[in-house]
Amino acid sequence: MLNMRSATSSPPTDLTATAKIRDAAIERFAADGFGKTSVRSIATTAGVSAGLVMHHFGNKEGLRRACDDHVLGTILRQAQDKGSPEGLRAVLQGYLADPTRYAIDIGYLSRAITEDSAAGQRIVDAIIDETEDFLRAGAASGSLRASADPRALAAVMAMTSLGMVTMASHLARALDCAGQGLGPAVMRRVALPTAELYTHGLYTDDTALRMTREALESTEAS
Amino acid sequence: MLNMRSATSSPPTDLTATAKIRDAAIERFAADGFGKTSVRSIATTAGVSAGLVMHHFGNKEGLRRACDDHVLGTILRQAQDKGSPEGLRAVLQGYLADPTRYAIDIGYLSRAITEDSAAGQRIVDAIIDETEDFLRAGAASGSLRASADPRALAAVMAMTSLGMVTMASHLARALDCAGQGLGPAVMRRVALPTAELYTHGLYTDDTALRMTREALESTEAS
DNA sequence: GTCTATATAATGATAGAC
DNA sequence: GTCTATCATTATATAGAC
Repeated sequence: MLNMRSATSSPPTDLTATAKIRDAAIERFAADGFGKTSVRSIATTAGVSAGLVMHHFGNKEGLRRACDDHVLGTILRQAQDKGSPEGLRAVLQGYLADPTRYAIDIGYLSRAITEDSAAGQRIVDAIIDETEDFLRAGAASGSLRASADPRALAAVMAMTSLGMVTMASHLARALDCAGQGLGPAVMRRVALPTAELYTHGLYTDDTALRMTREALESTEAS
Repeated sequence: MLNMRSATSSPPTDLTATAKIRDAAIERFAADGFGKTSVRSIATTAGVSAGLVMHHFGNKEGLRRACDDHVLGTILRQAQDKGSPEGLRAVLQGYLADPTRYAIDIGYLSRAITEDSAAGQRIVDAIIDETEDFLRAGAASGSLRASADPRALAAVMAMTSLGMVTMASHLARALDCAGQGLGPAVMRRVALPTAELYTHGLYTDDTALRMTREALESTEAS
């Protein structure tokens, strides 16, 4: 598990030292976060000296940028290659469908998002943009209900999916799958309630919706 | 803004040094996270020496525990005082309704959740438990649709709300409210789409729901 | 109770040998 | 390209004066 390769890399043996260090850094950043990870621990994981890490990447921030570029670049490139209008969503769904294989990359993305790095902002923005496109296209084709505010709905939906990733440990614990992270058991358990919610909603009448509308109108002046 | 008191505290002047340090720590932990906050910066914020911080709390971890106990204890006590079956939800909703006043406490909770501390686990578990109770009671009374898995649905709903808190900066940026955090503008913008989603769902037919059911059944053996 | 001074450890980063 | 040795900084934590 510790030596599992990032999904975006080849096996460790035939990698240059630069790539080995970069992959080790991705693994450690994903596990412990950027702040708590020392370049020494990265060097140990990669099987090289700390000095070599600095030699290749200049400083810790340079190493982070290289990791950002590698993980994000690979994902965004895959999304573009698919060419479909929902490429990014498809790629990330593929990642989540095989959580064992892509655990490190998902963990890295999760850290990038919660630590609010530039890479995290880029990926979140891209996800929300694509979700908005998806909502508008669905409304146009009639498969989805038209929303009064597709942008805001896309943002809320993204918070739900990304929340499950960034709070995977909490979700697993609540579902008696502690320690499994966002594994198959959790994904299975969550699939049906989510589909139910997105199909029929939660309320049996529109009282809450009417009350929300009224509350917003009564304070519209602000 | 920097000297704004935590919602759970009195003005700074009439506080003992111990309380001043604790409040300063809550503020700094909320702003920068536990790992990146030094006890020196806390001491400076509190207007005391670093030695005094250690004298009162033993070590940094003891200080964290004191902050956890204070923020969580206050919230859970308020929730119990209300006596209603949804006390905790009401308290947190009150916090979110006045984000300027409670910004520090919300920020502290957000850090506790994303850093997966013991306090964060307790609050998330309590929120999901209460949401599950809310779902079961609503289904029994007929105001909410009965879910096939109320526990999992409660977990998903909690991920949505908590995701908006822990990823407030991303949400605000996506909604052109950058820098405002989870302020009134964002809350207003998000209210209607959420109410729509929870009232009518998203899909116009039950294709997605049927496909999910089939996918789950075909892999049931595992 | 509160402070200053200091011990001790870890970290990011540099210099130079090989 | 890679390593060892080292520096400078910062952090937690302790000791003791007032």
